[in-house]
Amino acid sequence: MTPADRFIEPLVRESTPSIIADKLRKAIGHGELKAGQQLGEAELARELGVSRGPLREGMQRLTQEGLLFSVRNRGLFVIEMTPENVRDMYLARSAIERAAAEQIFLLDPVSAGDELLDVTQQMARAAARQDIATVSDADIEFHQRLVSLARSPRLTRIHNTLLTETRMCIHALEDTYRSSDERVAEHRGIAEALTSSDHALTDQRLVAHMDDAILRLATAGTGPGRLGLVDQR
Amino acid sequence: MTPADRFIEPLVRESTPSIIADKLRKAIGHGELKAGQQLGEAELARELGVSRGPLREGMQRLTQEGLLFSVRNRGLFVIEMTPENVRDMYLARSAIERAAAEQIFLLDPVSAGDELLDVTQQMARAAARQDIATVSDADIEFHQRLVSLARSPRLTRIHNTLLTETRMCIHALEDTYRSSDERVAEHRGIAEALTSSDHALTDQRLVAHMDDAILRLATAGTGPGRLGLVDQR
DNA sequence: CGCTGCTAGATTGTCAACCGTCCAATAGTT
DNA sequence: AACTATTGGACGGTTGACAATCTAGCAGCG
Repeated sequence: MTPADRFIEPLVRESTPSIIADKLRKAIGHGELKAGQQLGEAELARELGVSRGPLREGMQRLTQEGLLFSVRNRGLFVIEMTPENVRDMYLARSAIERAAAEQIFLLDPVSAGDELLDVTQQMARAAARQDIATVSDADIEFHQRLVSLARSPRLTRIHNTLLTETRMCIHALEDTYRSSDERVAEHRGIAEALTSSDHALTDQRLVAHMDDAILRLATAGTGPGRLGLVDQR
Repeated sequence: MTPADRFIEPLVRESTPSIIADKLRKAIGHGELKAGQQLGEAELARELGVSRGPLREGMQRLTQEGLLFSVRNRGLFVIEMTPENVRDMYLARSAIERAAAEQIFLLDPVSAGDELLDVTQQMARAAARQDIATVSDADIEFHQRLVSLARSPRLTRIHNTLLTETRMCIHALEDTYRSSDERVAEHRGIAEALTSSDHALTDQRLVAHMDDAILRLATAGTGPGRLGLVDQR
């Protein structure tokens, strides 16, 4: 982290497919690529200024992660967030995050909780000024941090994948969210359960948090064609 | 599931990268490709009779799954199963399988347990004739079935990835296993906990099963250079 | 009028050849 | 013997081309 690093470090850039995958992930998470939309490889390759090979590899990655689905000889499409899909996603996220929390309790739950409380404070500040986008970012950050605190490469990798899908939902539903304060409180509750070294409470609050998210997304999904939550085409 | 389906269904064959990925997965799971070994793409492409494009896509998939790791401008290598890696893998597997079990309890734990008991019977028959390879297959099958019974696409997908890594370990450790009968009993215990609709017991036995596996693999890893569990090179 | 079958266009899937980059082993020097 | 320069080999990426396949539109027929 010395100043000199800034000059000698950036020589090793990550591979092109990695960059492409990241860009696409962000585009999907931010809703620039909509659910069900097709990704034409010729067009994308031109736009991104790369050839089809690395592009295909990058898209391959997202397909593997479940963000895209492929139809043979037809192309790749952005996954559609059916209510069932949302439920399943949160089921998987719940599995990962609960396991992460359990792992944290074998390490250092108190300092982990403290770190997460920092995030909730950022979230609270953003909520105070009605900056919902930043609240959402902090939301994601909170869960990402939670899992990374378990120091498990696999849990982290799996969770990252799931988070992109979450981002898809959150972004599209930001405005439908209930009170931001409530949202902050829920996260703070989890962090505080950690600092108080109460495993059962942490687990319980995590589960409640997930169930709550499913509920909100499900009711939004039953609305009039909101998102891509109901049948496309 | 009508008989006619058998004639109209199989028209879509899987893509070349899929086939390649499967072949490599099997090769790794069966120990034909050893831990730490490099996969030269030129050579592999020649052997498999495909060009570099699809081959790279297939290998890309395994990299994403964590079975291979890539070193820039050097190539792809089979992951090395360090004791730490094994621990992390079982941590992730535990997270998934426990969540799957919990989900099964919301569906039909009794018939699920019955189905798993069938698998344990196969396992028992193989154990009776000292066919350890088949016991291992049944072991994998048991866990695969367990997760698929939760009917969660994501849990299933994630778990499949982890199982290939498991297969790597199991195959290499088959001969070091303690009594096969004990192994059968452990699995039967889990299945019976399901049929008796005892969630807490199921969870407890699952955790015990995983911890047991870690313990066995860890002690085997401390042996004299067994597997690729200790430092390669 | 509706259905079948064909054709054209577009897109994906695969291959092959080419070059720049980077690592690592080797050879050569001090 | 230790260090440095060279060089070979493999990967990463690009380009271009061709085959396979799907969609859509149109002609022909009952």
